[in-house]
Amino acid sequence: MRIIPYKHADRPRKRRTLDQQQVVKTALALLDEVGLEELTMRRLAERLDVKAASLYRHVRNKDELLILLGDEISGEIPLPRGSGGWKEQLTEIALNVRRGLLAHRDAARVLAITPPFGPRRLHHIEAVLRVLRSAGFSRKDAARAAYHANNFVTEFAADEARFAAFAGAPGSNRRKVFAQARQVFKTLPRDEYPTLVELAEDLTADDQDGLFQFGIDLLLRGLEVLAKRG
Amino acid sequence: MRIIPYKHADRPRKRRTLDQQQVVKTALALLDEVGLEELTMRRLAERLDVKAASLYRHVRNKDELLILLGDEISGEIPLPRGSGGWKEQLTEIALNVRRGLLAHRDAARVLAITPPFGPRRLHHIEAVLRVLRSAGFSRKDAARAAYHANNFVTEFAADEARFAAFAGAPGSNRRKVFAQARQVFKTLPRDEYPTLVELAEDLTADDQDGLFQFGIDLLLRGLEVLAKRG
DNA sequence: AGTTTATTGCGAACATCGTAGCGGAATCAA
DNA sequence: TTGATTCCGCTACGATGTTCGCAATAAACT
Repeated sequence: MRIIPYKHADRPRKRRTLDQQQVVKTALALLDEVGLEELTMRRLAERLDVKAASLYRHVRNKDELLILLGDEISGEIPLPRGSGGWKEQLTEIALNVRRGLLAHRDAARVLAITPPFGPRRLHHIEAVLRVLRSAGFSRKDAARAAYHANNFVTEFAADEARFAAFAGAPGSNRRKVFAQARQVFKTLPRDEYPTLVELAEDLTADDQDGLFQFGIDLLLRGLEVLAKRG
Repeated sequence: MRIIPYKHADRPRKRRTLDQQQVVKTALALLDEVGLEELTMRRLAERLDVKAASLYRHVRNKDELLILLGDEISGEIPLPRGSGGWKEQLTEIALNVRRGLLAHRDAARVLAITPPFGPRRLHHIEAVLRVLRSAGFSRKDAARAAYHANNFVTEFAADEARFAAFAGAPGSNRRKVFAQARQVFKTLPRDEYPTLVELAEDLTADDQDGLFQFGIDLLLRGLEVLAKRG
């Protein structure tokens, strides 16, 4: 018996041609499921029913993919409405961005390791700058403050994501890891780390919101002082 | 003719036995020369006249090596003298840490991706906490403020390191990259990013110190306000 | 000194990763 | 229909981190 291999029987008539949009969107979906370290070109290709090398037709390399991915994520974060005082506006942006970043697994880490080149991402920076300028800050101060504000939010969220990854590794959950950490701190030599030991019990797993807000308040109060002088 | 392989002719009499200290120190030296992405187990082993597999006798895996490396780096950063007001002390720590991190290539990036488990690293956190506590902050406020302060410094330096890596890739230097970036910003659609375009010319390559100090001031003023209230 | 035990390094492999370069299918011109 | 051209997809390559069984050395003990 002869097996007659007929060509491309199950191949779609018209070659299903991939585009960048599709690649990036699938990458985001994959990121949500497997996280940053497991987001690999091969796995992504598999998702698209294609071999890894094919992706390079639509993306220069993995770094570029991550940049695009970062922009995609930024695109999902709502821009501020632009009402209220400048402090309220900045707070709103910060909360929005953090929420948006936590909405996708490891999203903040992607932004953290990626230069802010994408247009949607630049829109958010623009928004912060605009608020600061309209609040009366000088160009230089506004630029500097915007840098720090953006950094603060993304790095804070990135840290949360890193911790989540760390705590989600084997069968460990968030609270358990914190309990362990507290234990470690308590067994530290008290004469070398007196304050650290003392503060061990203030470590709590569920006050990330409060910690974040505390940071925002610090920044805003600092800016306020600056505004009153300038 | 028969080749008689005589055993271990050029092997040193006493087997030079490796220890963790040596591995970590060599890793730091290697990091300085090749940077984080090129710091590989194989290359490190080569440095030690050893094959890669041998390293795993002294280090559980690469992650642990990075943690140890982070601690090694922290160990080189001087602890504060402890004189002056709390703001001066915190400033001193911040400047010290940043300087210490910039002293080794990609050092800050190592700290940024590594949990603060090492003893020497904990000492610095302890120092910050102590200053805050002695300044009269509550335990909770001190803990939160210390978290943000540490994050601020390391992430700022990590960002600098990332940029340095980016700018050091092909024959590009710092200033040139900034010039390019400014160019990019200027060619952005003015109607979409008015403020960003306006601020393009305020981007300058050599004001990292000022930018850092600005951030410190923001934090300190924020803390000052908090202290006065309560 | 001789014997046993523990430690250290190594060779070779494995799985996995990002990606260059090429062969061949799809499309178009004639 | 044929020939040329475009362009997509894949095989293959060189690295990476890491495991395991074995050999050789150092340390401990008798």
